[in-house]
Amino acid sequence: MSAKISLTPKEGKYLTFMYRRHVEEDERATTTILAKSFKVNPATATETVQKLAEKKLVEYTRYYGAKLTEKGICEAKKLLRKHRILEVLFVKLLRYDAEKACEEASKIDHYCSADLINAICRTYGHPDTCPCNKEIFSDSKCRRQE
Amino acid sequence: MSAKISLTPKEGKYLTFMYRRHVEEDERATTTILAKSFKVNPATATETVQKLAEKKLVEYTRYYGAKLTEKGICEAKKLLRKHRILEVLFVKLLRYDAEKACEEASKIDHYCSADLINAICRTYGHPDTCPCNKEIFSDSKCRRQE
DNA sequence: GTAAAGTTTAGGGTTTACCAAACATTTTTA
DNA sequence: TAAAAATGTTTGGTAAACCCTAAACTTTAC
Repeated sequence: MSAKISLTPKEGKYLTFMYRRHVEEDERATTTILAKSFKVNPATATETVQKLAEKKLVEYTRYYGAKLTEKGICEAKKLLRKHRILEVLFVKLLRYDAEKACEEASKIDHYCSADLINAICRTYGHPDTCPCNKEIFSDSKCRRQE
Repeated sequence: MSAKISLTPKEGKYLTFMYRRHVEEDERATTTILAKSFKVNPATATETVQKLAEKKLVEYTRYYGAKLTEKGICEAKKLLRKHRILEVLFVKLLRYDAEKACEEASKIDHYCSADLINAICRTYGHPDTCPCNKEIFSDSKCRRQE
C-alpha cells in the first residue's frame, strides 16, 4: 500500500501540463514557463512545484526546473485519462467541438471519480484516443468490471 | 443587472439542503439540523448561514433559524437543476441506480457550467423529473438554444 | 567578468472551512 | 415559575490552497 496521494486541483493542472512537456518536448518545465502558462507570478509557480516535489511527484532542481517522477507520471496519466474520457463524452453525446469539450472537461475532471470515468469509458467501448487524437490511458479496473 | 452571486461549494450544499426543507417541510432550518446533516460543529453551521445571509440568500434570525429568500430559492433551483440533470445522465447513459447517480452528481454539480447542463438536458429531451421523481427546474436558455 | 534574465526566498494576504470553549437564549419540566 | 437541559452564538483560534511583492540569489550570454 503506497500512501494515498492527495492532489489539489491546481497541482493536478501543473502535473498534466508537465506531462505534456515531459513526453512531447524537452523533458523539463521551468518555473517561468509554468508561471506564464498559468498566468501567475513566478514565485507562485516555484511554490507549487516545491509542493509537488514534497509529494514525490516531481524531481525538482533549483534554478533548473522540474521533471515528473514515475509516481508523477502515473498521477498525470490518471488525470489525463479522466480529462480525455470526458472529452469523448461531450463530443459524442453532446456534439461539442473538441475545444469546447476540453474547456468543459477541465472544469470537472479533477472532481470526477475513477468509477464514473470507467463507466463512461465502458459505455463508449473503451475509446483509445480523445477527440484531438491523444492517447487515452487505460485503467486496469475498467475492463475488468464489464 | 443584479450583482453576481458567487457561491462556494459548501454554501451551495447548504442552500439546496435548505430548499428541500423549505418546500417539503416546515420552512426553516435550524443551525443544529444543518450541523448534524453536514456533520460539522454547530458553530460552523452558524457561520455558514451567516455568510449566506450576508449574500442575501437567506433570511436569518438568531436563535431561530434561516429561511431562503427569493434570491436564495433561485440559486438553489439552479443548483438542483444541475444536480438532477446529471442524475438523469448517469442513470440513462451509464445505468447507475438513483442513489449512486446522486452520489456522483454531488461531486461535480457545483463545477458544471449551465451550458453543459443545458446541452445534456436537450440531449435527453428536457426531462422534467430526476430518477427519484423530483422536479427538474427549467432554464429559459435551454429550450431557446435548440 | 559583468549585466540581464531567470529563479527562489522571505514575508505577507485572502478565502474557505473547520473546531473548542465560553457565553447567551429558549424551552422544558419539576 | 425558576432552574436545568437543550439549542444556538461568539470568540478566538487552526489549516490548507492560492496568490502576491520585494529582495536576494544563480545562470546565461555578451
